[in-house]
Amino acid sequence: MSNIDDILVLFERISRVLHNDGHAGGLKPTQWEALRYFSRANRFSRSPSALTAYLGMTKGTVSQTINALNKKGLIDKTVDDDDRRQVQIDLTTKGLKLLAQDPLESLAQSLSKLSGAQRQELHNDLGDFLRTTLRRRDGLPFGACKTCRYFKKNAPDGSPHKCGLLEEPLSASDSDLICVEHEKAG
Amino acid sequence: MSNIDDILVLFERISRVLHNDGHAGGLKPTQWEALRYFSRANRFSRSPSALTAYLGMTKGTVSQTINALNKKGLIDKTVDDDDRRQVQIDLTTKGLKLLAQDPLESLAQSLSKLSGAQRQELHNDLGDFLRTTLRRRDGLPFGACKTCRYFKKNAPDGSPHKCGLLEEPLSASDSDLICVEHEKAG
DNA sequence: AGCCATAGTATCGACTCAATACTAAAAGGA
DNA sequence: TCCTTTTAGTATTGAGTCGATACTATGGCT
Repeated sequence: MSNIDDILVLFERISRVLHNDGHAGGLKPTQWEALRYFSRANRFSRSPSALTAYLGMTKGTVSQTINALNKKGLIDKTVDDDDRRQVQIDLTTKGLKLLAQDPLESLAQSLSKLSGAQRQELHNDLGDFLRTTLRRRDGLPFGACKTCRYFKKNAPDGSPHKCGLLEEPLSASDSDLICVEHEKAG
Repeated sequence: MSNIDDILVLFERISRVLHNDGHAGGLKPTQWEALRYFSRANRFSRSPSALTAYLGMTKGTVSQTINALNKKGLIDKTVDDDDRRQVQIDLTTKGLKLLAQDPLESLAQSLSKLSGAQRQELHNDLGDFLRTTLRRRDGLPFGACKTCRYFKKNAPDGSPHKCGLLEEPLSASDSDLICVEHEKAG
């Protein structure tokens, strides 16, 4: 018998391990999450407000975290010229280099000890669980751009991919990254 | 194909949800973890040092967390008479009552949306993953007393269960709880 | 122009967390 | 028995988290 509370305890304890690991490299767990996010987000999503939605925290807190990363020289902030309220965040070379020492990767070894079948199960089951959970609390899924219902693949004539929601052309790399506006294709 | 990094991202995002939920009821995530721990630990394990091992933090930090819970009236601290260095922690009635509003339970609903097979898989796979991970970093497993190699079941003559390591009698409830000294039965 | 929504910053207070330094009690050896 | 070491826990400091609140600046809308 597989008790639901037992699974919750496993989640709790695994979360604690991740959290403890997050104190490496002079950063805090939340700072690693932010750094990772900006490395995986497409150009519509590299903003403080998108990170706020991703982390589910208040914008004040996120502002401080971004400030801390900025002071450490790991990210650059650029005011958007079209809408001067918005700020574009980009990893610096230093930020990219630090990401290569991401402490989360140390868990990859434990995962590689599992069988392929187990990894497949985990991928599916954790994915289902996360999606259900986010839906229950109106969280955004932040899926990969190219799996979005608004994604318009490039035509054979050589025109680029496009986002049907924002009416913007998409580079190949942007379409591989995650997006705030993501809605699962029907 | 099930990419290991994808699973790590799922862990990261689920951990964030747990963490955010942990700000309910006037407590902080770590305080909830401590409160939960003391409700699930047997009498050899309800001490600051055992919680330190469980959470994998430094004893200074744990001391502060315990102090915070004490100030809130959720736990009692008692100096051990046999060894006056040690402190026994027990939940107060108020602590037990608060535990009934544990925010972690809100995730039980998402888990119940999964199929029984998926829950079974999660239970097994997460358990394997956690055990492997803890072993890699010399963390203690904190299993249930009655599954320990030192657990000695009561004899038919009515004598109580016993811990073969500490040479102490075990009540029925103590044997169901988790223990710092736990080593898996061979 | 006037109003409201949106994007982000600033500050406060309680707390986390590692690091360091400390006290007190037990254990163990010469 | 004295003395040293180990164990259990506390106290303090400094950087950061985090929600709450209040604020500024920009853009949209009528």
